[in-house]
Amino acid sequence: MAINDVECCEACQVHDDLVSAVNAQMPDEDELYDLAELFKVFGDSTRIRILFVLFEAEVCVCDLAQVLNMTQSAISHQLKILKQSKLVKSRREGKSVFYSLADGHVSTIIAQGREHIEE
Amino acid sequence: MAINDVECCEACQVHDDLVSAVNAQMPDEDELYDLAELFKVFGDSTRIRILFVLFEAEVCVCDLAQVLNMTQSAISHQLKILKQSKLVKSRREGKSVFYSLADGHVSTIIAQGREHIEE
DNA sequence: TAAACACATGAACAAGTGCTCATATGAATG
DNA sequence: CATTCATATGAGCACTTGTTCATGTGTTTA
Repeated sequence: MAINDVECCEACQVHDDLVSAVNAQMPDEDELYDLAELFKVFGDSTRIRILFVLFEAEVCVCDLAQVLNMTQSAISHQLKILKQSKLVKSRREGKSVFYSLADGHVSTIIAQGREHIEE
Repeated sequence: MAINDVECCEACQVHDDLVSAVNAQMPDEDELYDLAELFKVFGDSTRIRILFVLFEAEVCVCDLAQVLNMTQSAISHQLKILKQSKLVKSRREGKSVFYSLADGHVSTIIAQGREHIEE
């Protein structure tokens, strides 16, 4: 047993090579935090429904509220979260603000999620 | 303006074709709920850290607790959530229980998430 | 079979989340 | 410039979540 092996249970113990491998691959604390924050954004069905609408078209806030049958305020709050995560972008046109998807990762992530749950 | 267009703001309004397209592509309520539940599981840095360890090796619960410097109870609670989502699977060997990744979607989803935040 | 070990689980509490309601902001219109 | 329209935002509240602590369950060993 190597010097740096950490005590654990009897049968199994944390070996040097595992610790090294984990430390080498594990993102730093900030990236782990950001990753979790990103997936939290996907972890709400209202925001997912918004993203599915944006898969089809660029729409304004009241369109979203109408299609999803929710209040303008609720939609606006969620759009703010989606925008902070850079999942959507916005464009003002007169009184209206139009929202659309920011990049392709959104659809990939959701597609993988759908694949997973359909098993 | 078609009969089924829904009133909204003046400049923009929900058109029939958008409503049709959205309704055609939008998953049903149950799938949306399941999708959100799945992403919620990724939305916690403790669970993400567990997954990163499992990328390297199959490990027992006390290994995880040691490597991540957390209590066995906290890890066990999170493993239960990961298992309910079918992201990890377990195998008993004597007194120990070994956990490993359940399928390849996990790494794909996390990889896409990392790509997104590194922009 | 009694004790020890590895893990699971229930209760409880602080911290976080999503909605509603009221109100503020920014742009167009008269 | 006052009003209206479309959207954004802050406060508040019910609900959820992750951890700790105590205890239960299942397996091995003396």
